[in-house]
Amino acid sequence: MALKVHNTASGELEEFRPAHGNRVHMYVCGPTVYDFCHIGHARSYVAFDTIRRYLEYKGYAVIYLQNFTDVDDKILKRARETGRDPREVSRFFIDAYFEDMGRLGVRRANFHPRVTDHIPEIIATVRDLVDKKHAYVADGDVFFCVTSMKDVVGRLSHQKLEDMLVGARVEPDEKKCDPIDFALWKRSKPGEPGWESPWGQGRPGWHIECSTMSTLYLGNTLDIHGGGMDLIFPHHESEIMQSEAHTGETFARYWLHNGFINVNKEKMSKSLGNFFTIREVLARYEPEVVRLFLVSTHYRSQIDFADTLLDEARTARARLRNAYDALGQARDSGDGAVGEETAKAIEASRTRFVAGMDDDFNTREAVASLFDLANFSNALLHKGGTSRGDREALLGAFRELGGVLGLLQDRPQDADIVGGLVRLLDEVRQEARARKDYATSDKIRDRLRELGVVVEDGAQGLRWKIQK
RNA sequence: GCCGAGGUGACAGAGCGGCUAAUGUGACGGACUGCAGAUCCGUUUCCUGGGGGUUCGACUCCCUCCCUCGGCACCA
Repeated sequence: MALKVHNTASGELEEFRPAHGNRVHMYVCGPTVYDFCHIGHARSYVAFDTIRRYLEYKGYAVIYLQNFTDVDDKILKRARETGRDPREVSRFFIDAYFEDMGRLGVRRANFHPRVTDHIPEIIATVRDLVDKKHAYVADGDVFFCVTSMKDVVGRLSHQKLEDMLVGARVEPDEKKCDPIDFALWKRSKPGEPGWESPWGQGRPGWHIECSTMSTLYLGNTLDIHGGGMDLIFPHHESEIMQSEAHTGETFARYWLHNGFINVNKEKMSKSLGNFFTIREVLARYEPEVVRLFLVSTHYRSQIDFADTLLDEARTARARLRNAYDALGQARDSGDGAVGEETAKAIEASRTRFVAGMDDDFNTREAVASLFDLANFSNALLHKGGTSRGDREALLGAFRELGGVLGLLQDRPQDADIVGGLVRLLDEVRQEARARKDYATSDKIRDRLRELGVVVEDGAQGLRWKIQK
């Protein structure tokens, strides 16, 4: 089955064919590191992490690149406000980024280049654009001349230049030849950090870093370029203009953009005060709950972020988790054979999973296939008479498919020392129950609960889980 | 104004030119149980925004209208 992806450039589903055989060159716009990441970042990076995982699952060798914008007005502002060095600010929030994303199971990219590590290369790109007359110098600033690449405008946004200017908030700048031109290089104001350049002390504009660094690491043509929907215009169209003016080759073959998060049906924004950092959310919900919540909606759709929906995800996640842990804890025949029904159920889930993911990464469908598997597994355990082979096959399927979504990656709670101790205590408890000494049995259960271990009497024996 | 996404059951949210329209949550009944929890079995609800068209047949394709959300030079 062929993978189809929605390409923003064509507005249609296209069969995915990377340019370099089995290798996929993938670039996703990273954050400007002036603050903690919010749930919108989580949405985007979880989406592209999942896309990357699925491509690898399909057998592609993915080279994944994500930048950090570590020089920017907002970082400078933040540094002034807190009396810190801008480099210190960006380093701090880069660390925070890795910590937060790590908790959400977002794997690191192969490369995380930073703008400040690539100033010479950026200057070289800008100089080339000036040489090729796609850019002009104006009093220490360098601007890209949009009319020199006019046909790129609208390639992603599908809008005509005239139409855009009607509702636009473009700030006039008398140094620009045309108000739609954008800065490649900005002259440093007094007191601001900057780098020496042919045009004097300055720093890169926003868009140029992505063009320069992606080309540097991944070559002139990317297979996948991703980012939030808001970046379609102007950021990504500017990238195309710069890159194609510079290299003369197609910049990216497939453009993927994730949808936004709303909060209680309203746009999330700092001014509305409905802004949540990943940290705030993770203080209330386990990472796997948040990840399940995010992958339960297609990456291009808008997601509404509301407590009722997170609570629902928590319940749903518990159902998956219970099924998974139950497999790890069930008593069975010890026979390594896999039953026919089990093999069939796993194959059905995998087929549904792959068909969904092949259809522009329909993670919702993939999640449904995981629940199919959980339902089968629960029913099988309920009936009793499972074999070790059944359990191992089902656990393997959960790990295989769950792994693509970044779920169910730790072992079921079963075989470690804690598990042994819980089983020992439960034996004592069962003896007490057998002689109807409920005071003792409940005491064991209650004390375990105080320690964060919940024990339950299942039809197939003990079930337990660690619950904070 | 322009561009994009979408309108499916109590809620969230998939799919498909004709099959009982997924999956999760909720509600109800039953099983299991000392209690609790988990689990199982069953039930519950829309025939898919309004109108028109194509078709033997459309929720699914086309047109149109209405509505919602988002973007339009800071933004994932």
